[in-house]
Amino acid sequence: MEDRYPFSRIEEKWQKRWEEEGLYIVDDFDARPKYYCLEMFPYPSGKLHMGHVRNYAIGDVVARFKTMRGFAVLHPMGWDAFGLPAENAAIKHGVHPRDWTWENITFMREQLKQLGLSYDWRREFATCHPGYYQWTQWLFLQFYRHGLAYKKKAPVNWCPSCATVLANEQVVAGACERCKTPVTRRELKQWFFKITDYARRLLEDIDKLPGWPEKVKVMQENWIGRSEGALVTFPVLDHPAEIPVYTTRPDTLYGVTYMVLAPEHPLVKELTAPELKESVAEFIERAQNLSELSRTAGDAEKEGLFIGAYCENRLTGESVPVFIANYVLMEYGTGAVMGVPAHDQRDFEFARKYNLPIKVVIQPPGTELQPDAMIEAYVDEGIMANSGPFNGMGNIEGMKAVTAYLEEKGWGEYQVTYRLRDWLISRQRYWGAPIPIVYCEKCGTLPVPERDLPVLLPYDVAFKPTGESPLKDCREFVSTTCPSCGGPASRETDTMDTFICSSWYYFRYTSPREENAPWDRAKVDRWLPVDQYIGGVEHAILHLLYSRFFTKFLRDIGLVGIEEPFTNLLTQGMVLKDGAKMSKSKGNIVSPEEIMSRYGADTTRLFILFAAPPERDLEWSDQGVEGCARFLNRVWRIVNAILPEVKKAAMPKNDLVGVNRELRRLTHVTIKKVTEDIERFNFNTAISAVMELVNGIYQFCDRVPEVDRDPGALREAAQTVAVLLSPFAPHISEELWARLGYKTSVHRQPWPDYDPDLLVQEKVTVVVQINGKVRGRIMLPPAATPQEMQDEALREPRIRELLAGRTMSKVVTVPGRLVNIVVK
RNA sequence: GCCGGAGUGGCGGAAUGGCAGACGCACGGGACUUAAAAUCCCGGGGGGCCGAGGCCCCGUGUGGGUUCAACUCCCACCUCCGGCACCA
Repeated sequence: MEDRYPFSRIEEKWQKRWEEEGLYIVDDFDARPKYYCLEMFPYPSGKLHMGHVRNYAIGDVVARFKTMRGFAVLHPMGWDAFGLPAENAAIKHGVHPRDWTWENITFMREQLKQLGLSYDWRREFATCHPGYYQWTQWLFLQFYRHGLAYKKKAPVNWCPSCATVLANEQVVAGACERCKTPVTRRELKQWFFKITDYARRLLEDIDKLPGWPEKVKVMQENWIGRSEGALVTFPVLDHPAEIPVYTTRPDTLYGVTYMVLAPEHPLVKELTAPELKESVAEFIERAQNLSELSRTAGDAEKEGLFIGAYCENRLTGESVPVFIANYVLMEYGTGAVMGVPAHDQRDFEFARKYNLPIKVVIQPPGTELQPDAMIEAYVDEGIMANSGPFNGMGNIEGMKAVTAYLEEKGWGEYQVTYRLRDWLISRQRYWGAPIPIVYCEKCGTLPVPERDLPVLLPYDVAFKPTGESPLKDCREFVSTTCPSCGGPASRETDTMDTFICSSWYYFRYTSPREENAPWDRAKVDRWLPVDQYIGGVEHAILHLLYSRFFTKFLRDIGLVGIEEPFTNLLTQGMVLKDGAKMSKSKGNIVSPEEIMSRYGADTTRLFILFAAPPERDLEWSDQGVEGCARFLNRVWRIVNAILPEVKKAAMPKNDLVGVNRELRRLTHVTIKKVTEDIERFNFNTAISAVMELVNGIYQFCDRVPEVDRDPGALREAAQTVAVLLSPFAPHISEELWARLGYKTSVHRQPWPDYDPDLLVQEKVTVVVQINGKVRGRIMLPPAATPQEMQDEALREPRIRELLAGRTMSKVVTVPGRLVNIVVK
């Protein structure tokens, strides 16, 4: 008898057999109810890290469990294959991004297979394949056609050292991720997706996602950032212009004492007094050289400059000075802010710094604020004052009343504003899907006709960090003919943000080889939405928001029938070592390769599922892994040891008593517990329950002489271990299942049911409390009535002793659990 | 600052308002062994009493509260982690 589980032989054997049998292939129109289990697909960075292992181990448990519960489970895997690291590798090591990417895919696919994950590999694809990005481009055209893809000049992040633009996610704490140089801003013409058109629905429909973690929903809400207020116009004195301002506090309009424009506000030039032009221009230049990030950092000093103009507050008829200031953002609202120092902390600080008047228009209940005595703005509720007809009104009510008044006078209107900005999708990069647009001198900007897709990425390109797309230097790519007039034209050389590729991939798995459309509608209707989506919380905003946006748009144009793509979302925690996220710089990386070669896939998976619940961060422990390996060996030894005894045994009868019945009870209690725990994603406690069952089998074998053992009960226990363990440790389970004499895969078994009759204990321990403190224990049949429980408790000598001379005022009983005697 | 999440043994973690610490790690004891490893069995929150069978007190970040009963619910606060952050 082998003493240690020969994992490498067995894992290889079953992986080969599963593949030959097509165990994980699922047909699109399988008669069983559908279940779409999806894990976020990886970027092919080189090799798997523990975060991947965790993500895919979790998904695999769900997929296997749902399969055993009778669902047709779609469980696919692919590659988010476009992106910057490939291009950086090209610059650094002289490898072509395409070759680099495909090599990595080949390697990582092999690693995933070694983990024994239940993917239908026929559905695999990579987003960098023309068969995929053709449809990414096609989808771009749909956005373009519907006016949701447009080009405008916008400030972007720029690294002066690398001479390139950077994606927002490559800017870490205001500096270039690669060379740490502070990032500046540059105005460039860029492509955008008009996600702001969907702000309202993206926000409101968060309510339709009960299966998402609260945390993620809140993050999305904050990101979209809805606020209600009023748009108010302020006429400029001695000038025809009006300054529109957005405010969430129309109730404070009577307290406006100045006005501030963003430095890049279009009116600034016109309104600046001639004698101030020079200093204003200087101020603007300084502000522009700062990145938006450092300009808006919370601790940045507020700086402003009077530009020599005044505008009128129509409500009061007063004129107020116009400033420009670094803290006003052109991108939010109207790029202009009214200053109410008494009731806004920023305005208060600004007013104090520049000696602007402070006018109190909201008085706190019970007291009266004196502007000169104030040390901070008063931002809470109160009664309106110095506000003409609104004096004495509560300010909450005042917000509505003032807005209505503005609308009546034609000076302003109610408005909802979102913080969400349009999605900048163009990248001056090579390794992405080319934007399918052509520029013709005669005909202007034109979409590439659908029949001409894909716009292929050329292979021979020089990767120099010039700040412009490497495609610009590729003449064969750039020069083309105009789809309208047939004359010479040039292609757009920017590529798309890779987040676009990953915003629709979950549709593609349903029909990965479809050539005439991005997907087969019937198959999308069959499988979508994704029933369970699993991935890291770092995608809580970007990827998940973009995917929701895509789905809503696709529904609007009739390409899919669903409103939300992911019904349930599980965000797994990070894998830590020594309390910190694993990283090269910290040198605390544990490689999956090494762990798998030493312990095998089952142990690796088991540990990562056992060490913490999925949502929480997981602290890596080499000793913990050792413990899981020990456990699987323990399972291996006991099942093999009892094989001769149980191999021929039939299932146990229902009339067992004593230890044999106790063993059956444990088996069925475990089935119940594991089933419920998996459903709630409490994999760690599910595994601990199986451990308890295994411990129970050991004790049974240790204490009960063989003649007294019921082989059926023992067999049932052993095979239950194999079945319950199969989603977590698929290889060892399969091997033991086969050794128990079964010819079909354990993974094709229906999930076991428990017998409720077997859960019942003959006697249960009932705790006896006096005033809530445990003072004794009694054994009773579980069905004992409260009266019986109380009587039995009061028969206990120790309890009588403690109660002597005291008056019982009340007895609380919980059937099968406790008796609490309350005394005075 | 705002919004989330979390604070439980030496460690990872468990507990529909009902015996706090399941399960695992580490540790200690025993069995097996010439010995070690491996394995199997047993014991471990802290403190105290003891007639050795047990018994008592304290204990889930802090302070209050609700309740027969609170890790669990409510109020206030502290610490850590994550997200957003001059959003008008």
